[in-house]
Amino acid sequence: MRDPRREPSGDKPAPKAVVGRVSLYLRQLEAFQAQGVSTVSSSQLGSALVINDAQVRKDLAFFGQFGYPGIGYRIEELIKALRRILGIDRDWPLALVGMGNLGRALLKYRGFRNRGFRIVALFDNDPQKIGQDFDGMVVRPLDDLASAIRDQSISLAILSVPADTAQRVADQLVARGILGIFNFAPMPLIVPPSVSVIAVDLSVQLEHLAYKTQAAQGGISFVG
Amino acid sequence: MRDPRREPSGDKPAPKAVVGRVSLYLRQLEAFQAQGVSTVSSSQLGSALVINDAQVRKDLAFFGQFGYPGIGYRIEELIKALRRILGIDRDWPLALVGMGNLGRALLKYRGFRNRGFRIVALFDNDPQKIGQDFDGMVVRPLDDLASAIRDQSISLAILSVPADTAQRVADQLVARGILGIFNFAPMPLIVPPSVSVIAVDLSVQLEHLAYKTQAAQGGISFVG
DNA sequence: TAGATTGTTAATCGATTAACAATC
DNA sequence: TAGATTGTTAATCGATTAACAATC
Repeated sequence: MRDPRREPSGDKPAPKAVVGRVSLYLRQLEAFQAQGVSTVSSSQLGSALVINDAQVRKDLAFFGQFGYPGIGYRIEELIKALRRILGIDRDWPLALVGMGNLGRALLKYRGFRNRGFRIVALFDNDPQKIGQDFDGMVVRPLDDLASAIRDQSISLAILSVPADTAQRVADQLVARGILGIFNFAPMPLIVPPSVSVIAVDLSVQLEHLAYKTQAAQGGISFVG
Repeated sequence: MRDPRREPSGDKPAPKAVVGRVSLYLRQLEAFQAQGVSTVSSSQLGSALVINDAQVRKDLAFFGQFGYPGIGYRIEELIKALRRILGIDRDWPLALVGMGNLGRALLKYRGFRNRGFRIVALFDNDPQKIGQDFDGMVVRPLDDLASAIRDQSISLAILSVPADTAQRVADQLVARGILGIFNFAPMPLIVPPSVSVIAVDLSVQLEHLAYKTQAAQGGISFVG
């Protein structure tokens, strides 16, 4: 009577690293599917992404039993399941807050739209920017957030404001009912536990590249 | 005779997580310095960044002995040391490869220039883009890479091309002598071990935010 | 059936935190 | 000196990998 495709119901939150890899699995599965493949083993999926096969099985098993012993994973079925698990089996309307260079670029960036993330409202507090039109959307002041969140069912915001205003703006977002913040400001945000934050710190990452590159070149020659 | 400010000479590469945090420490130290503070303890530095004090000490100790028991860390001295360790005690000229929306945004992004990363050459293979002027720089074809790398002492490249050409372009970068790649293409790059890569996968991160937000909202209601 | 591959337990590895003697 | 704080060792925690019975 056991359904081998069962997903668990009593969910602990998945470790950060697991979720990141599941996103990669999904993308790779979609690539396999586009090539007309209908089944993969954990070792095939893993080697395409340079990930250990046991890790692939363990990551997937975290969310349920999706595989068929002796066969592997049915791609179509697994894609469907992973999209649901990640919460991208539906559209996410986004607010874009901060219309500087980075904000304007993110607005045009294709990578998000492809995966169901649609920017539907623009905000900035600079009077110079308010009223300007981008992509058919008018930039509004942050005071309009509450109504936009309500009227357009927005639950996520991209935050691309300068570091010194990031926390203040985040507080406003939280107060107006935003549930998740994609933070590009080089600042750790403090938010209530009910609100999710993912931070993308480009300077930190570029500094990491400088470190690795320097280390690869015979390293830092310290005095011993 | 021991110099308590010694840095070690036989260096293992630091763990990824350590390097990321060191970048954060440096930024926080600069903020403290701007406030006129001249000394911090590991617990002051840690609490500003929500990081355990033992972790702060251990991370710093990985690179040498910088602290003064009973006193803490002298900010000016530590900033200098960390900048050197990260390899940002000098300028890094960058090539920007791929002048799509994201590439053009990164060109304008202030966060990099502030930290010594200067984009000094633009590349794209789209004939429509070649010859166009951005910020006083002309977009060149990838064939010009070798001479630019040589003439402008470029060792790092930002790669902002579509996924389907990313590996091919990366191969060219490597062949022309690039030592580090900041990869924005949603693709794991395969490069020789002498070349460093840091990947920023915006879609994966946004999917993570969707997952967390959904999970925080009573989670995914699976069938048990 | 024989071969392949899963899900999971046990073993390993690495990272974080606690505790404290040494130091200023 | 007494108080503060480091660097480091030991304890804990979590994540990755190996191994294998169960399954198709």
